[in-house]
Amino acid sequence: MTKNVDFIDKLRKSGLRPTRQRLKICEVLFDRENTFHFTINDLTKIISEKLSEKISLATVYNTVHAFKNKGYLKEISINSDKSYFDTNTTVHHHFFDEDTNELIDCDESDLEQVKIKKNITGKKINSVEVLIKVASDYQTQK
Amino acid sequence: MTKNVDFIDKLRKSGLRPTRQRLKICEVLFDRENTFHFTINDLTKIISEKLSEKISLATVYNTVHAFKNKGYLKEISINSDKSYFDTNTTVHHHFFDEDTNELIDCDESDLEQVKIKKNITGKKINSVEVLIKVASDYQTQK
DNA sequence: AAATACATTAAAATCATTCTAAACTGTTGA
DNA sequence: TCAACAGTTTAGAATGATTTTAATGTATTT
Repeated sequence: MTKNVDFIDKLRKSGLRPTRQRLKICEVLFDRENTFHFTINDLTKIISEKLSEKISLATVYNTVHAFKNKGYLKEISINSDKSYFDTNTTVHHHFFDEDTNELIDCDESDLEQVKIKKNITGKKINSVEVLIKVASDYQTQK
Repeated sequence: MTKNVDFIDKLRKSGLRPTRQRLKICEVLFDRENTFHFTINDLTKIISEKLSEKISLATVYNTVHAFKNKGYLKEISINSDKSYFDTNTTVHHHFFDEDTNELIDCDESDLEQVKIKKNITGKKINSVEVLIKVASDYQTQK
């Protein structure tokens, strides 16, 4: 289990004071074995249901954005009405299951490395994201 | 210049009757040399400013979605408060300029082909999209 | 412990998008 | 041609994610 001390450290490094609410958010986000993909709504639901804790939406938004800006969370480029975040901040790509609206990490063996041969002049590359949209075989293509 | 007949054809094939409003939308979308990247807001602005035509937002949304469903427009996966569309419906990828919020088509020479080695069992791949986020060299990374 | 700066909160505001229901128009078939 | 129908347009309301506000509360510093 990740220690409380680590959460406090993560919060401080993100420029945030370690408050009760933020520590709860950390617990949900970072105290887990595997990558966690979520929307703000998912996160808020988990906090209220599993932790029986009531945290205001504004606080959840603020904290998640601070972590994103610091690089402790990654925001996934998927066009949707909601924003998706990922606790896996390494360079990696995603499958998006259009049947379930679920994101799944690609691992290295799924995809050959993406090679960019030419970039826009005067710009630097901030990120390269591959999104593979999949759906059940029998479904009509969107 | 693309002919009106073509627009009528596109509309009919999308299951839409060719009305004055929809033909105006076609004019803005398809009567051009190069790829056009836009948000609904961009499109509506062009229609009202350049064509001095007032088309209700609902109509713009309906028509754009019908074209998207038919495959005459592509929706780009970029996480943003707005949806981006592209008149280039071939398989291709994008740069996204974070300074200007502008999408730029990659051409073949920019990027090596993306090879997917393993897919999710029981699913078929609907699309593969690469998004390369760029920004001015001197800017802080988001 | 007081003073300060930062946090939390509920509620309001914002903004893209979708829905609604009434008025309008293209299409079809007699 | 014209009535009747089906599909359209529209303004405005509704929705839903996200952001802002401003009042109250809490961590931090001295």
